[in-house]
Amino acid sequence: MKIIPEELKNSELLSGISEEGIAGILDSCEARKLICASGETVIRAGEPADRIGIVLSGVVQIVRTDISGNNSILGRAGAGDIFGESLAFSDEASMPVSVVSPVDSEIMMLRASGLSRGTDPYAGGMIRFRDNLIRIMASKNLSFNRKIEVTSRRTTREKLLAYLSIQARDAGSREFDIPFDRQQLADYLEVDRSGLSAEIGKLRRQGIIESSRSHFKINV
Amino acid sequence: MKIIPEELKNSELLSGISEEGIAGILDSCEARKLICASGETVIRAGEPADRIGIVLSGVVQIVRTDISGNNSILGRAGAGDIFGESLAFSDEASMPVSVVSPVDSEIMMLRASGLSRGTDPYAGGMIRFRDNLIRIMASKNLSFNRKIEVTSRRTTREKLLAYLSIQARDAGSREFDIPFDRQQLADYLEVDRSGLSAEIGKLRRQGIIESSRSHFKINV
DNA sequence: CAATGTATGTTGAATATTCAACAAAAAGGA
DNA sequence: TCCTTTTTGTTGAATATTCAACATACATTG
Repeated sequence: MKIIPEELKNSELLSGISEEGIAGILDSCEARKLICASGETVIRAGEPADRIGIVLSGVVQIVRTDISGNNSILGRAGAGDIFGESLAFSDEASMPVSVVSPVDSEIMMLRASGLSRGTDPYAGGMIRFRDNLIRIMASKNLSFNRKIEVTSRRTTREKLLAYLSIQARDAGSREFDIPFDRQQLADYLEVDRSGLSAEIGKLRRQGIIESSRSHFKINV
Repeated sequence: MKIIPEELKNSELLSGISEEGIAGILDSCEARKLICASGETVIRAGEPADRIGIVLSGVVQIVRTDISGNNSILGRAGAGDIFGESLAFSDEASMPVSVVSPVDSEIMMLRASGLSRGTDPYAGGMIRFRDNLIRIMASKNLSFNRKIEVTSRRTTREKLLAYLSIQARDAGSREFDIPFDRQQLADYLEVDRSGLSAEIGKLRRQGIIESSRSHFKINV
């Protein structure tokens, strides 16, 4: 059996698991070790989102870069921390964020799908319950990500457009209803309600959207 | 055996688990059903954070109310969704947010600590691995919450002070180092770097903080 | 230690937001 | 339907932010 790196045994994710257990998990998850130089981008937005990363040494930052090039640091993972788990365990296909290593780092990547293998008995539903919970927490985490993606814009207009385009994408249509009234939407976007109303009116006059109350339509 | 409500069997958390399995989980988690009237506050900020809620019918909203009375809707959970799991599975003692039911709702509350009972074998580390992952995802979710708590403030000054007071609390001291340089802090707070520097200077001149680079001290 | 590059601080003009107050429209009840 | 309440839209003044440009301080390396 291969030697298990000390850092891995000490990681929170694998703590309390026997060497045999860890070896089995690493094997079925096709574990692969990455060496990252300072400043290197470990994972680029758009790449497949099916793996969890365990930081063995160093640090990685989770970064969202918008089309204008503005960076927003969504989080960081130091030695022993993991990243990518929300995306790997939800049904997201590709990374909406990038992972960069601001210092030299060592990272172990695990394929998330490898986990479900060999867990048949589901004794008393305890494993299934946990898998359900993990999936739910993953997608909830993503919804936080979405909120941050929206609220991290600097202007009411940008926040509103970001929110509406996400809603349209989720609805699969340029025409959709939102689950908020004006005040709730303003609370969600973290902006002033009257300013939000004004901005909606402006977008409407500019022909960019059509709307009535909670019903919206985005024109191209 | 008690009848398992249909909504519970259909909930994502308990899907794919046999009736016996569900009954066992409900029993060991001291499941209790709540009936909530429209507008009712289900859980108030400050209450113990040791239970997961499953929404059987209706909707609940997760709300943070700051000292000035401004509301920020952090999320919502509809029928079949769960809430409170991040707090229940992290080591947070009390709820930092409130849960309100804007419509009539039925909710099943489960005690999170009940889960760990009767799962001794830890076959191949698979259960332990999942419990580790759940704990990690829970605390990561909380860090998103913290970022939102900070970035949802409307002014640079408020964001900065909210961030610094959280850092001070985490450090357990009024004096501490932050893990960001100015540009990174500005990215995290979602504000302009020069405006951030200006605000730090102003707080310094007003005697509210002392600081040098990444080292800060909050004066009362 | 000097030179260079990077990080931080400062400023003023342009722009955007918030706030308060009110108008208009829609919803709900009697 | 009429009246009341709630929601949404509109406006202008006060305030805050962003942006760009530059000054200063700090760090690094040769």
